[in-house]
Amino acid sequence: MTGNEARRKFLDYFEKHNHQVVRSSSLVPSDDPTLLFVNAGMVQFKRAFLGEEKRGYVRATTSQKCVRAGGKHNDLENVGYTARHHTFFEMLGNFSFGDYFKEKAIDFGWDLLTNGYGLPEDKLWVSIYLDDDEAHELWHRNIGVPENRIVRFGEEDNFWAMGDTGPCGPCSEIHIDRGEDFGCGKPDCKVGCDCDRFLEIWNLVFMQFDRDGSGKLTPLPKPSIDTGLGLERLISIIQDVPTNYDIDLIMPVMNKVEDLSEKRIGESLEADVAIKVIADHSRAAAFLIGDGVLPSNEGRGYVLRRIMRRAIRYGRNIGLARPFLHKTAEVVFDIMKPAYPELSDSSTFITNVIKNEEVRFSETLDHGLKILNDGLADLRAKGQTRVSGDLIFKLYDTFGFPVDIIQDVVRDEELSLDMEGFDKSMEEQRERSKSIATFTTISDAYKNLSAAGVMPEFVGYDKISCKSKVLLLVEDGRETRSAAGGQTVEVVVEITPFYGEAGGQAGDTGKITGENFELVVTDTIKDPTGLIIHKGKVISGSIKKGETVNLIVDRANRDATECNHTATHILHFALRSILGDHVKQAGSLVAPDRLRFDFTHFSQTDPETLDKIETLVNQKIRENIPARIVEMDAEEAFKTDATALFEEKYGDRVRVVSMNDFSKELCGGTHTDMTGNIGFFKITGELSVASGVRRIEALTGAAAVEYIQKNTKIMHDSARLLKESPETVPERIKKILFVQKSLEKEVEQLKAKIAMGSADWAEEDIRSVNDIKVLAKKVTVGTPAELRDLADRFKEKIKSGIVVLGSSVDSKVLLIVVVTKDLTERFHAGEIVKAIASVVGGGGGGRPDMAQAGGTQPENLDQALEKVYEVLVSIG
RNA sequence: GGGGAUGUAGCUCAGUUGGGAGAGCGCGGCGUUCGCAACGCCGAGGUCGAGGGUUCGAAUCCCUUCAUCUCCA
Repeated sequence: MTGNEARRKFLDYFEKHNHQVVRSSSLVPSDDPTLLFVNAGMVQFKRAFLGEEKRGYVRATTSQKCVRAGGKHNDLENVGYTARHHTFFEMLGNFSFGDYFKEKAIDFGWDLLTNGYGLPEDKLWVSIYLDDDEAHELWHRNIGVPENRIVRFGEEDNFWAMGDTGPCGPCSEIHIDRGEDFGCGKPDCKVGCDCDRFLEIWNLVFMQFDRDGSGKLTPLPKPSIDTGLGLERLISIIQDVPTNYDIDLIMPVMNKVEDLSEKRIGESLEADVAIKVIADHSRAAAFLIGDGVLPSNEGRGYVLRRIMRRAIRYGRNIGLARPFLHKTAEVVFDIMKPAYPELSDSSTFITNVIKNEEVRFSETLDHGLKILNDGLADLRAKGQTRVSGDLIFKLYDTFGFPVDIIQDVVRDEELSLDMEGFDKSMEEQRERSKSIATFTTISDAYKNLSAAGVMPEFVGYDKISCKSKVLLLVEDGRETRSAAGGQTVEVVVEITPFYGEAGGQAGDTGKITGENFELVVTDTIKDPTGLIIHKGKVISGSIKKGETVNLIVDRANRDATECNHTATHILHFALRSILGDHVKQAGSLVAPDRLRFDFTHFSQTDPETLDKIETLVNQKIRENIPARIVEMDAEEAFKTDATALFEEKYGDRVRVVSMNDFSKELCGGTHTDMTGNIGFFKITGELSVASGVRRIEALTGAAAVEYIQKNTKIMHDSARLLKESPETVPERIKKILFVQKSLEKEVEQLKAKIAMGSADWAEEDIRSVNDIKVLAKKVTVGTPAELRDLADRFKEKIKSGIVVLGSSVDSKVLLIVVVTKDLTERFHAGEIVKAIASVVGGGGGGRPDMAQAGGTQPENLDQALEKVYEVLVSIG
């Protein structure tokens, strides 16, 4: 049985038993900021288990993409050294939301493993939680597992909890005994041993309690089931291979590494580790990038970067110096195509991202190597042989230079590394960065509502006003019964025409009125469970919970937003057709007054190409194409080639917006019905938002026309000032700039000449102090730079001596003292200038041969210059 | 979320207690040469990331902010 078949068999089995087959969610959790990556099958059902969200089914099954790297579950450092650790893996699971419980879950599990996958019954073991006698009964009596193959484990192994509080319960695991050959050989080797003989295959979680803050367990009214079966592990058993890496979903990637490196598996421990690391990390990188994560210096992107760099580092160990990771990732696309076709659809993009990162990393290495060598040269100069922990830490912490490469470099030299010092610095770093995780908590007022299964209906696709009943009023996060004039409140109603901000489209504005109140809605938002919340201010009367009200959306705003939204879809199409298929939406903002579209692309788009894109969009607008919207099952929609977004979480029913055959996107937003309504589309900007992501800003309709008018006016005004026609303005400006430049130069030269002139006048001003020629003179200059030039002229003239110049500019004083080189031993210009600057209320300083100062009392300038001689006498 | 580092010419980077914005490579011109490489001479190119402050004076000190790199969580 192939790996792909094994996955299929699991889903088919549960589908046959009335489970809804749900698509794997994105690796990026859509509504859980506490979680870096999806790391278990139940993540996408979390809110369903907590009772915060109602789904259209009570049984589900998935094959979920998971990543464990970074955060609490971090397997990164183990990968390569063990048989079963991965950063990326797939988790099979079946789920019951208050439907079936222990008995059925156990039946399903046993039946599928023995009859479905044909695993030998007599090799299967079962573990249960200490006091879970119910599970014991079910396994022993119903299934017939002999008592000596049922073991009881404590809280650590067989009790599961989502967090410190909330749903939790005992769990039960099915293990397989692979025989003594796989064992550690210790006499006490049994289920639960760390070795590879007894493998835990399937974990069945019986969610039956709610744990409160004090640790007290209360039985849940409707217990649930959450199970997890690691796909790679299952396949390794079915295919009877020693490790997860030997299965047909991973082996081909390792073979590719062998080809590229010309090293074989089994050749050496070093090669084995490297090959496994690269294979695993290729899978993780391919899937993460496929789900829209890009290498970056923070958050998820940073974890991805670390995974990729780890692979590159191990590649170097087996002689892979040139970029290779994008080649091994390509193998992943092919293997995974049956289950994840979207991966090979984005293959160009993914390989591009990887290649880019490979180049970047080599730059980081070069830079670090340079600093390391500088540090080592310094060390040698001092005759030391120990590289300080500080330097190692600085290289690692600040420049990202891997410690093992430092060891490589130092190995050949007679040097040692202070690793203790390094560890100490690392520990300090960890202490420093301890911080409190931020939780986004939904106010309890809302939680109760969605937990009760109340879900306001959005009717705004067809109409912009309706009557409805007020379900909830919230003020400052607390539920209230009524709100009067002047108060800002949040309102939830049964049905609403107001669109709550989602999918980049801004929330609606408008009015809510009742018999004796009026409320202005300034924004409408959607909370993670889908609750539509109107935010607004009561401007007269008072609104009460339970009363029937009129909801009216601001028409003009909504129309403008719809045009912008439809234009966004057309823009998406235009970008793909002109820039290429690698373009993927990476975010968007659709407001009434503007639109913004972020997409994956590597280079800046030149103005000519932007014009082409703009032209294509406008062409589609003029064709006046109807925007058709069809509602259908999500699964059905995914089967068509409709564009779905990375991070978006879709419900079971989705809307598909299409325009002719050129655009088809899953979209919950509102759209204008004919593209002609958009009128006109104008790109106003193109910029970078992150590496590999560009942003286009644009306007439509009236806003676009206004923009053009404003710019045309600016251009005409400029042309009028220049007395040129708009076409010749750039040429004219070029000429003006050229003339300007040459004039500036001429001024420079003339000034120099004038300065030369005043230098001529200097002879009789020279006095002698202790046989040193001294020139102290008041001059007229505009800037400190001119003063310096002038002083240089005098210096040349005087050959040997001291020049002091002063000038008053804008009610301030400028002073300069120049000492010719032969006298700097005796006189320091800085000291002289300091002494005389005090007379004009300032300070100064500089080098021994040249110093400048300033002051705020021009009236004392003459006095200051007079003081020079005095000062020189005292020094000399 | 918490640290560290960097931002100066097209590129790679210097710039030392605040006091003349520099080098190398690249680019343009001229010279040498049959021509090229090499060399010599001359030259263009800078809002010193942005904004504020301190100061007579800020690339340099302080604050804010943006971007990039990097470590930790």
